[in-house]
Amino acid sequence: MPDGAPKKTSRIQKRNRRLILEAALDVFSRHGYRGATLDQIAAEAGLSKPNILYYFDGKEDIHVTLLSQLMDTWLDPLVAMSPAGEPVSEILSYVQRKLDMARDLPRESRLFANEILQGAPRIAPELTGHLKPLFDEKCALIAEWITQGRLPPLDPQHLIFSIWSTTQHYADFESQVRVLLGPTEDPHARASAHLRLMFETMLRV
Amino acid sequence: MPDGAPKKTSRIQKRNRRLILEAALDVFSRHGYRGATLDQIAAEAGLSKPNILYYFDGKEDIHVTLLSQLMDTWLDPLVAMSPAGEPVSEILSYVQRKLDMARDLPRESRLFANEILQGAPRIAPELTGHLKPLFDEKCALIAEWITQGRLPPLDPQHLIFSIWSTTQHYADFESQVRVLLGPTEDPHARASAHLRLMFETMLRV
DNA sequence: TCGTGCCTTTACCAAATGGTAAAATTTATT
DNA sequence: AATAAATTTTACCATTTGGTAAAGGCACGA
Repeated sequence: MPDGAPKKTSRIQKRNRRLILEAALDVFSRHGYRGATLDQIAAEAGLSKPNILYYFDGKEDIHVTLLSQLMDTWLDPLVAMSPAGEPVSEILSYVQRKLDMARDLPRESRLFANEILQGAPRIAPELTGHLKPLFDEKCALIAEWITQGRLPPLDPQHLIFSIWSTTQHYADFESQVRVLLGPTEDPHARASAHLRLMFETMLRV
Repeated sequence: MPDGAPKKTSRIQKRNRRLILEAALDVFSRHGYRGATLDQIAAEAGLSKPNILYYFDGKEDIHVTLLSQLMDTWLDPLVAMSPAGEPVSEILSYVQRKLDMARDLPRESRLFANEILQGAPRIAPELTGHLKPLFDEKCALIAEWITQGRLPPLDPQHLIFSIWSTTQHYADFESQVRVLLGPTEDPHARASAHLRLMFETMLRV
């Protein structure tokens, strides 16, 4: 037994909470917070609406739980950017990981995009509490690299913004990208090559 | 009298439709399509809900009208990219105009972002009808410039995506940007300098 | 000034939606 | 098996929301 409260979550409880969060990720990312309904989530989870409300305190509780839980996964690539590595390859690897995430976890990307677009009403604490410190830390790291002459003088904050926006674009604006590219073979590879070229060019002294 | 139907729009009609669309832009861009309510729009327009429905056929009609009407303004900077100009400065001017628009018309940016995020359910025809041809035309122009050796070999489609994403980021993710930058003086100038540096670097042969 | 047509308001409505109470059922424990 | 606890279902409810009907007000030309 871990700590104070004894084994609180049963096997069935764990399974159903997972089912609900999985369904909620799908629905919230497709329709946004207000556009999503408990009935949709219930249907997609294969449970009844009251049953869902047995596991969560309400719609907002599901949404906040989802966002908080995914925050770690979402920030993983940035966490992985290490002072031990070589600056250019560290940043290029970061770009690549972010782009891969846009391809592999588009729902997560759209979930966050939706939330930020609406002014981050339910995730603001997470932003200042988790994201901001990490962002500041990595900006300081890049600034340090610049000071050491290992990177050209550029704006760390806006560099990171550029990485976020260019990579997440492929998930968040996927419907537009699809219309504009038409039936291209392997758009992900093309995007990857383009972004590598772009950031490599600007990072070489 | 212009054509077939005689003077159909009265002075009061023009004023009220404008009031409604202005209010709708505000509300839709803040809450998304489903998050917005006719009551909110009515309140912000200073009209009653039934009165609004006297001028528009319904919520969707307002939304579609808004999107279609703003499409031209939105695409203006891209239209302005001219074969007559010098490639690098044409593209850099385009970046600058897009960034200025993100600052001056953030509601329009968020309106489109919301719509695309939801899969462009109500604007798909406009995408294929207006945006796609323009996009293809400008990609061909950039490709032509590359062929002429006036630009380094890069991917026209993904270059435009990069311009869109980096500039619109400042409008669409404004709440996040504000949290992360803190009270910086003139973030727009910093963003402008960074993007100019970034794109200029990659465009110089 | 009188009426005709444009505009606005009042009073509604049906459907959708987040949520609850409590009975019924299943699962786990002894 | 018996019983207590956890889980699920059934039957609701209040509010919100997009939308409508129809009466009332108002402007403007004859």
